[in-house]
Amino acid sequence: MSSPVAAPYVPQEIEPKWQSFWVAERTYEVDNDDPRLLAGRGYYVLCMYPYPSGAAHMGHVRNYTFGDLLTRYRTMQGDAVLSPMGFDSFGLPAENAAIKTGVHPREFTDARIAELTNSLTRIGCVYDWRREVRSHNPEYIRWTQWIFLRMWEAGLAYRATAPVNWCPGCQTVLANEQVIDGRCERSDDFVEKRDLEQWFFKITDYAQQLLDDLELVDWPERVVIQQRNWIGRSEGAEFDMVICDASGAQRADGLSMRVFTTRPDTSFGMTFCVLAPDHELVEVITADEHRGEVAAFVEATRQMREIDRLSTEGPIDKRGCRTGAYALNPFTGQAVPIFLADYVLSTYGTGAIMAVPGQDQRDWDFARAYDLPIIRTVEPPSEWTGEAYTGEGPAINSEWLNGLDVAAAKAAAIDWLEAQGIGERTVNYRLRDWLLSRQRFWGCPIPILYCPDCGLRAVPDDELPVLAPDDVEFRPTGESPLRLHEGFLHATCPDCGGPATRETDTMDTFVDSSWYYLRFADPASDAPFRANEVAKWLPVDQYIGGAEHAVLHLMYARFFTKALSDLGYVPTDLREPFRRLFTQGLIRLGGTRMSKSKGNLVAPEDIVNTYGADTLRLAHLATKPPAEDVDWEDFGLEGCARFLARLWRLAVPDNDLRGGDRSGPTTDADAVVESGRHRLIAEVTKDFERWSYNTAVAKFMAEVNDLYRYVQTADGPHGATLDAAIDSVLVLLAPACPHLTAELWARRHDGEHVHELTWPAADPAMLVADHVEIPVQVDGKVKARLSVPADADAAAIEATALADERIVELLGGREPARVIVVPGRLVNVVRS
RNA sequence: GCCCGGGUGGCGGAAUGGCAGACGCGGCGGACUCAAAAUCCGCUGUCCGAAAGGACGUGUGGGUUCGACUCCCACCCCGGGCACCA
Repeated sequence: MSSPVAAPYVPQEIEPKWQSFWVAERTYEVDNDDPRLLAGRGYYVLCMYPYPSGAAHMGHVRNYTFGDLLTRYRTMQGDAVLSPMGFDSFGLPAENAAIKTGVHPREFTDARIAELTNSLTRIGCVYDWRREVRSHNPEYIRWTQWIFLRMWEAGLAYRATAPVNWCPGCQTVLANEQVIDGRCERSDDFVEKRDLEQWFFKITDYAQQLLDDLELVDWPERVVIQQRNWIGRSEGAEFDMVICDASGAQRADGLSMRVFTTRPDTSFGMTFCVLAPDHELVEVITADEHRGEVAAFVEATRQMREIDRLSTEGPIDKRGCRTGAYALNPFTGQAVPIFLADYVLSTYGTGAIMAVPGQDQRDWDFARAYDLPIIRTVEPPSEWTGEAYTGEGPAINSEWLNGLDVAAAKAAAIDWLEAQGIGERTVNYRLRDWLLSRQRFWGCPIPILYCPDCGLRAVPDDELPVLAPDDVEFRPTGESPLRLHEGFLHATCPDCGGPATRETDTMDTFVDSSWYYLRFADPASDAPFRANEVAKWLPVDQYIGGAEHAVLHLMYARFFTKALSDLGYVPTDLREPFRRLFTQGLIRLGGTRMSKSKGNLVAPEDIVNTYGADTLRLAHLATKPPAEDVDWEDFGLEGCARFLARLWRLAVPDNDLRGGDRSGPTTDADAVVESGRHRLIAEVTKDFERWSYNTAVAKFMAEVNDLYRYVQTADGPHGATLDAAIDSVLVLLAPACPHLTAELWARRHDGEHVHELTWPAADPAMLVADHVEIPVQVDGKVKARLSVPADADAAAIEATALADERIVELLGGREPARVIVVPGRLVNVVRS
């Protein structure tokens, strides 16, 4: 007699079948009038939309595995789950490829999108593809431009000059990435800083809200802190200082300069002032005998490469320059010299500072280099051996501030400045306005016209989108081909009908990604989105992406949401776009980050072809907590493949593990299996909720190990008990390994679909055993074990423990000093 | 320099005040096989011991507690982020 030959597990055969099924059956499409959504059971899962660079890499697989698991899990929980996908399809690589190969960026990009879409499907990820967006599609461009114009009308977009990287050889602006060690990556010329007209978004208007509203989101602490630091709020005071000569004599024009400080309490210790080299007063105040020196210093700073300017190394005496002018310290009436220094930035505060070397290490170093006096105004602790002291302490050498602590002295100093009418309390932010214009082709054109008579004019809404022409020549200059395209450049002024020229700059791709999550909620309308439809889904319930976007993308998207909310295009109470954020760890190989440029990629497709998508997905879940970085070398691929094959052999109909099933009444051993099944339901659910996928996988493996032992017991398994256990494993595993579970469920249940089932609930009664085994410690070390009724009280447990043979022996007839009983947990007998 | 993570067997990790090392990898042994692979079963922190058992053990040093990987203080090391922001 031969045992039946069960079908072997061949993922390559079953996976494509189910992938087609989910698309054909529209399993994961969801409408905005879905009854579950209208009943308050909507759930918006969003993975950061990818830049389409070709087939998926391991980082994508990790990201989208988490997203897909959540989509399928929440759906089984009964939610209407919005799970959209799109492509951040503008950007430099496509343009560089065009320059290199002549292939149009659109053609190149669409081909990469097809590859990426294909790999997403191949790893079993499901989306509502009807809602797909691509940044470079004309409809999307249209609405990006529309939003830009609304921002412009609201005064939130403006033009201003800003320093940019200029290559004199190529006669063009370079992106920061194209500047290598201060030289142009193409021509090798030294790159200069040039002031050019650029477009900005006024994100600084929202600095305080962007800071405050971090309270409203459930994000990783680390990301919140990074956002906070980036906004960089600092409180202090600004005040005016009268310019004078060395003797303290005021100038005829009565000129003064304004400084910003966070430490007005230390003003009595001010022994010099510093201006940024590009401060507007430099030219005016410089004394004649210092003009040559100052001009040379200003020019040198201008030419200095960013990397040097930001370096704290190098001799400090080369980093400053005397102006020969002085300023009156209003607190003391003393004249202090004014210096220039490259470390003072014109873009922060007032571009001018008072220097207090006693309380600031930079000022201390500078004072030492230029032989300037140092006066301490905060008493350091007696054991203090350092230089500048920035800590707490009573004010000294400060006349009427003496004895006050730092906070009180600050307040008193500011009150005094305000009373004198020369200054006031101020708040400064490190956050700068967002420079959004790029001198690039493959981006969203900025829909603005320049009319010689009417000035800046918006392209009328009914002429949107402004699309870049296809017949452009991609030159290896780094300059946008749009500027050289006569047909694009020349247009008609909408106001006077005269000739106008088009803006040829395009938008930063972060603009596209600042509103795509809104479009997903309402993708097909004759507006970018409608507030009432947005209100149904937003804020995103769970946003998933890489930690590298912790600052820029999230900050910009938050800004857009707030601005669009204020402008009435999204609901007024939608102040934050992403309620919960999860940032996944990086994937490394042999300790270094996987990247194309390092050539150390592991292609997911190869793994899928050999092991199957379910094994790869499971390995991503099993290896480590999802937030942590993970090395490909540590992936337990073999273990996961073995586990799935083991599960298949156990669950597939007509398998040769089964045969001697019992039926009829159940035994104690069966009850253990049944309660194990309920425990698995409870624990996996809990682990899924807290994103502890690695421990969930461990519990699946332990359960299958238990069931193997159960199948092989001498009496044989109770058939119904075993099948219930196997079914529970399949249902619980369905979000993680969708293909294998779908296939096995269909085979076991007459073509039913596991993903359409309701998520199971554990029976609480099945989770409590009637007896529990608890350890008995003596002086904190486990010496015995007791089996006691689960509901036994402390006194009963103590009595049982003290009667235990081994405990009696260890006590040697003495009374224990103390007995700690934690019912259901343990007993600790303390001897001394 | 500042901020944030993290240090647990041969390896990835589990345990968030209560049995340290779940689960996986690797290793060892057994079953099946002519044999091997695959598969199935078992063992596997270190040291002492034939065993029973004992001692030690979560980066280091202290502390709190009946009890600490877990909480507190100080320090060392690794990873990441920001970095002249007045």
